Amino acid sequence: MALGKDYAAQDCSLARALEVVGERWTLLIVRDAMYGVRRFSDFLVHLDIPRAVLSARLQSLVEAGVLAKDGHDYVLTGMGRDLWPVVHGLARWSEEHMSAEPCRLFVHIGCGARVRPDGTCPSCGEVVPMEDLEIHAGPGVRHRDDPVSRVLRSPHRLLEPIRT
Amino acid sequence: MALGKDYAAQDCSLARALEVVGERWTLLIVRDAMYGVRRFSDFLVHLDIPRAVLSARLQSLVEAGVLAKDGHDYVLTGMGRDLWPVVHGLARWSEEHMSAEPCRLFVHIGCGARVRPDGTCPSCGEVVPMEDLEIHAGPGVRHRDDPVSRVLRSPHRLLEPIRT
DNA sequence: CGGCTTGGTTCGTTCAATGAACCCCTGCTG
DNA sequence: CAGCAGGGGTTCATTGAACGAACCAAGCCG
Repeated sequence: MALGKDYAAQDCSLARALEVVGERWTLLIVRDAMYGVRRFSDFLVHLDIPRAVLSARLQSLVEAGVLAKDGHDYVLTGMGRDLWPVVHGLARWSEEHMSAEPCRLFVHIGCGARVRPDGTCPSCGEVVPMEDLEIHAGPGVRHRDDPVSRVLRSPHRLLEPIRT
Repeated sequence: MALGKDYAAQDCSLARALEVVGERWTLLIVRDAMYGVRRFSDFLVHLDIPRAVLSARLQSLVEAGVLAKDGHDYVLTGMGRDLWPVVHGLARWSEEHMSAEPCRLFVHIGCGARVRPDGTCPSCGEVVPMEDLEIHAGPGVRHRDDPVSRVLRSPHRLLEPIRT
């Protein structure tokens, strides 16, 4: 994000986090990676972002250690996966406070219950690791017509690579 | 944040959340409000942000319902307070993954224990509401020398208005 | 009434985002 | 093997946002 040129605001862990994931598009890229997107062209078509910006963001995420480059795939690292509570929390926050229908539901595989905003399962009570979550289209989903959006509308596990 | 002019990326609650709190500075303003900052001039001196930008951000946060204007004070609404898990989660995420000493510790009043990254108290096990948290200076704190930073270094409850 | 503080707005400059065009490598395909 | 298509980018001119210094206005304070 480059908070000014200097790092005056860095008297705070939050500011350091925002240096990495606080820029425009960055958290949406991370979210797509959680949904299983891995290829440059898939991010491109799904996010509708300028190529130059996508390239820059992917590079800085790799540098920061949030993504790792494996051939032509960008894969979430442990550090990146640990952003799940934040991404999920923000999404649920907007649903609760901006009277929006959820577009995606996250369901605990096995229990079959939608996880709560804090990431716990209302059925088993445990915090569900993202590997055990399945993504479903919610009532508020918009029908974008690119191949990636179409694939993301069918249920699949988080982190599982999509194939377009 | 204005994700493009259109809202193509809005097939997602996360994108809507970022429209409100995703712009540069915005989450830092919210964090300061959680620490008890309420006055324009206090945000200004603590964040070291251009006046015009601060003015614009405060206005858009009020419009969005995250802050409410009470005379010359900007106060967090319920919607704003509900961002606490996200703000705390992001801060802890950066501490864990960017080998940074915490600058601020959040301690459950009564239990006296530092809360875990997920917001639960290791002593009583409950999720601690932010009203019951006390902010302490951590080992990584930088000694900025504005009046607001000085006040924030002494322990006090979250949300409790600071007086400079 | 004059000056000081608080809470902003205005405006010229600088810097980053945008989007279209271009480039390079790989794998077909006629 | 020449040509061509597609994936994965980079380059570059244009636009819009951030910056920061200067200015404005309302409210106290002596």
